[in-house]
Amino acid sequence: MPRMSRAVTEQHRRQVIESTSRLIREKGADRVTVPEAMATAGLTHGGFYRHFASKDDLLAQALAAAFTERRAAMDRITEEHGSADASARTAFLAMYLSELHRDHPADGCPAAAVAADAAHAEPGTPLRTTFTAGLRQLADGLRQMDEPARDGDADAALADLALLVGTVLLSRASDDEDLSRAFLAAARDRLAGRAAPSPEPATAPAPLT
Amino acid sequence: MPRMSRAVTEQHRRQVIESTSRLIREKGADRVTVPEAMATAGLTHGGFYRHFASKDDLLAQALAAAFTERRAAMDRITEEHGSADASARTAFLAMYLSELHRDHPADGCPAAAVAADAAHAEPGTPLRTTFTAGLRQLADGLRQMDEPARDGDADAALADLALLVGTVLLSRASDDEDLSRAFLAAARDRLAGRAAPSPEPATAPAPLT
DNA sequence: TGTACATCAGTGAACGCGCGTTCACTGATGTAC
DNA sequence: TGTACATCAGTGAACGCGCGTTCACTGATGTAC
Repeated sequence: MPRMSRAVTEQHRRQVIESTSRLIREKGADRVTVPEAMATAGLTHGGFYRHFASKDDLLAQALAAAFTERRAAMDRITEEHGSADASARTAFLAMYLSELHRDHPADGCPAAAVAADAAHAEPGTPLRTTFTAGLRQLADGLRQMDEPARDGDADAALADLALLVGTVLLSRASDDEDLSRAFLAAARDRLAGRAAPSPEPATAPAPLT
Repeated sequence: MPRMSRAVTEQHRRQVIESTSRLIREKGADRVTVPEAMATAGLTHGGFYRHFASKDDLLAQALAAAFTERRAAMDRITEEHGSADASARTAFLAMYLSELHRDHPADGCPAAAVAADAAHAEPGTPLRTTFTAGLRQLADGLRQMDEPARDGDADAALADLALLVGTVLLSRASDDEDLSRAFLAAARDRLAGRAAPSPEPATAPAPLT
């Protein structure tokens, strides 16, 4: 295959980023290989460096894309439910803590999927700074949905985010369906506050995308 | 070096497991290499398979050791403070959500450090089943410390554990000291309940070990 | 609009590297008598 | 207690493999005139 048109080339670049954005959420950032990422656009690995400066460069771009996509989805929920409407938060939490989200990391939250990779990346690394910026995007999205100020909570949105991420991670790591579901249920009940416990809905909520 | 005595051999085996237990918490389970693990006992990689069936075998044993060690530390706290004493829980939470714990993963909780690896391991894998058993150990340890039954919480200990793990993970991944500290502070305040907010103590609490 | 040519997207082979695992070998340890 | 020998813990070289990255090459695309 010789030279491609600029339009096609650009399409390839976007395709590789988008696929990698899913791959890093499914397998973790450093389990993704260059040949694998290129293959998702029907390309061989040889042409990789015409698109990206390095593998790290691609990973960072893919991670940024994942966070941007998720934040946009959060904003969509907020808009649909009206700003400062508690139902937006409820809908978001139900989705995040669903079995659907647990079972489809590739379509899910990058904070849960890439946290360990970011923690192991050196400070100042593209992956790590991108992750940090992404965390802020998600925390801001949560604040939009939040009830106006809770007592004694330094930053309720950060605690919510940590609970969400920890719950999805542990429910994915549990090699026992009952324990896995128990993590999701416990977080749902915790975040529902003093209101009645909310069981997993019979019909799973629609994915964010 | 020719054959070693049985006592020395056994000491080597234990040394490798113990060092690997720290390595997997510091770097993640699959960033640890066989030569690296053997080198911690002053050995070369060639003799590895006289001690372990495979790399996965070692990783699972090292993970089990990490969980056992942590659970023992939790029991020690419970005993020191007396059973069903709220101060045991407070002491444990302060330690878990400290900057000391965040900054020393090798001495820290394997649930936070290895969750991503366990989530990516195939069901039934030694690493994954060991991780699941470890989660149960920690959750039981938390229940020991817990106040007697909270309302509307399916399993308060599981929600607590998820919040702890998520918080430490995100505070480790944050490439910004302020944000990192904010995660720890938010979780501390959340778990302190409706009581007064508890700032990071000036003197960091002693490590569990 | 047509022609001549430089550009460059993609290919496939190659590189150096580190990995998990295997294996022939060594010689002190452990055991049988 | 002493001797003869089998056992086996550890060594270091080797294996096949897949990785990230480089590079010479191809030929349609894009551009200058």
